[in-house]
Amino acid sequence: MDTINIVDKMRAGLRRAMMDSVAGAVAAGQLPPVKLPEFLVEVPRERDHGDFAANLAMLLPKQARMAPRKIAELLVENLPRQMQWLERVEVAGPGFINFYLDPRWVLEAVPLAVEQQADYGRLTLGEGQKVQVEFVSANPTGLLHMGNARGAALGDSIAAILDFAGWQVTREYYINDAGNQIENFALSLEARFFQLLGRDGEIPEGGYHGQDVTDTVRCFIDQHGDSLLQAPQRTRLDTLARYALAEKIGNIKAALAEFGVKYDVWFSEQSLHDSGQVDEAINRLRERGHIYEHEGALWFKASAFGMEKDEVVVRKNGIPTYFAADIAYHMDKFQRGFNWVINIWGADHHGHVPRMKGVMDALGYKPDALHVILMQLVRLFRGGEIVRMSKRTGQFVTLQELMDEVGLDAARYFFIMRSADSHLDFDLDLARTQTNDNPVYYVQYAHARICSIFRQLAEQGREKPDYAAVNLDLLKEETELVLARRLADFPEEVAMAANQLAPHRIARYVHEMAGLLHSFYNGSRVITDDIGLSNARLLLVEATRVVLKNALDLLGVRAPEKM
RNA sequence: GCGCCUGUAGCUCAGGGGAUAGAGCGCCGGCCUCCGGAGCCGGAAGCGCAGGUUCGAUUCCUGCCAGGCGCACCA
Repeated sequence: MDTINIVDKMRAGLRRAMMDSVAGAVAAGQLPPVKLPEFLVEVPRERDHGDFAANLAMLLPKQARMAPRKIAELLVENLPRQMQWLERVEVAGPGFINFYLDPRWVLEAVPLAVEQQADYGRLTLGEGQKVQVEFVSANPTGLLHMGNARGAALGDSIAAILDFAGWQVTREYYINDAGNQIENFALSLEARFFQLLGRDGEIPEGGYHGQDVTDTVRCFIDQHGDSLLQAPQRTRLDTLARYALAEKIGNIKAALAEFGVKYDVWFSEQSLHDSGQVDEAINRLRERGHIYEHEGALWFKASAFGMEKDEVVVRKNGIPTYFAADIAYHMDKFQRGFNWVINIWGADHHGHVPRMKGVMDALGYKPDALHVILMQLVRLFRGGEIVRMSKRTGQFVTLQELMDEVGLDAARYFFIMRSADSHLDFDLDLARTQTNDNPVYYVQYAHARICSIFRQLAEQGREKPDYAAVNLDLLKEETELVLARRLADFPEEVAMAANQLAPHRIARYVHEMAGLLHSFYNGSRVITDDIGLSNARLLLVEATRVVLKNALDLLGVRAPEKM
């Protein structure tokens, strides 16, 4: 089901022609025998430099002992006489060979997009290999904040792109429902529990002060009364924690579902402790000689894997660290058969990356199979001012509030339009505006506009043309050909976004496509009395609609038919 | 102090070993008897600093400067 890539096909043809040309020049004695270097046939930045350009001649001077421009001329001379669509070839600059094509060469992509619809741009690049994308994985002790929201948008889009590019993708959320912070959470709940029932209670050091904790406990009391006052402390803590976690996880799932993110797996950290996998992981490291005891704790010899210092895996008190559970978790991922594992973490966790890679190495896995995407933090702006956030005091904007304020589409688009390693300034005012200032509306408007053309067509009592019978040669306007040219690029844009795990490339691409559509629309009428031309243009805008839709799908942004 | 990320137009950001570095916003100037003006067209304006590698560096390497984030028997 791999989409035929028109652009790539042309590039490959020109590449072959270049290689034949070298062979021809050598055979004719014009060039000495040379070893063919790795050369490029690429799309030049400047339109004046042709549709494609080859740098081969500039890589040969040393071998051929000739000036690059001279080599370029010889190669041009030896090109096949007849090549489809090729109008002329020129030597330019320091020795580029520029190919100028009949602009109609790309029109083939137009009916292709219309035929393939939702599959246009789908690739087999991933060859069906299993990849796991783990993202958000926020502590289930609170609500999702802006950092988590960015992770959600990025992770879901990366997963969608990899899926579209031919990988078998699993979206996964790791629930940190064990360990210290859960104990702390429980103690905080207990303190609120006592306070609400008129007793003394104090939030522990590093505990949870947020209003939401109090709200949760109040709900608990409404449902279950105060009988827990008499229970042993352990029972009280466990009961409150279990209740609160269920509620928090429920909220997280609901918010993510509303955000359009569907996970395949919700993985519990506690399950790793319960199943003995944490012990198993430590034992495996111990068998391999990477564990030692020191001052009552168990240490992983991270320094043997390039780290500055070793890491504790089991504390003096016998409780495994978060790191230990994470080792077991990653072992489990590979045991489940993923040959590629992608984690999306906030930049504040970057110190954990080398440790995790080191441990993969120690366990006998390839460190490269683990790919950590670090995303920089988000700053919110409202009215030109930074919105300060602090989890400690419970002052933060949640994902839910964000969606309520700016809507799902703007939120997702804004998180994705910047690369992950760029610090993101999120302008709430801009995200909320419904004007052309707002890029997400600009793009959606293009889609709605195309749909509107077809509604208009129906109102005039006309039918959609039989696309197979359309004569695309009637498309001669610059705006039409440029639009078609970029439509043809979609499969490659998908491939690049997948290879670089960079959804922002798709965001920029779709924005550009919208702009090209608007330019075309402004200069040319689609529906006119000239049926042949109308049909050709209808096919072109339908192809554009397909690409806008498919690209927006990859971003998790809706493509409305009306706005 | 050590490590990671980032310094590109007034602002927010793309790009990337090549031939004239892009977009949006903002600013200036134009375009509606016509399919959605939530649109289009044009203009001014930029690669933090210094070395190095290369035929060629904004891109790669080193150093420096600036901002962000880390450096727990937290996660």
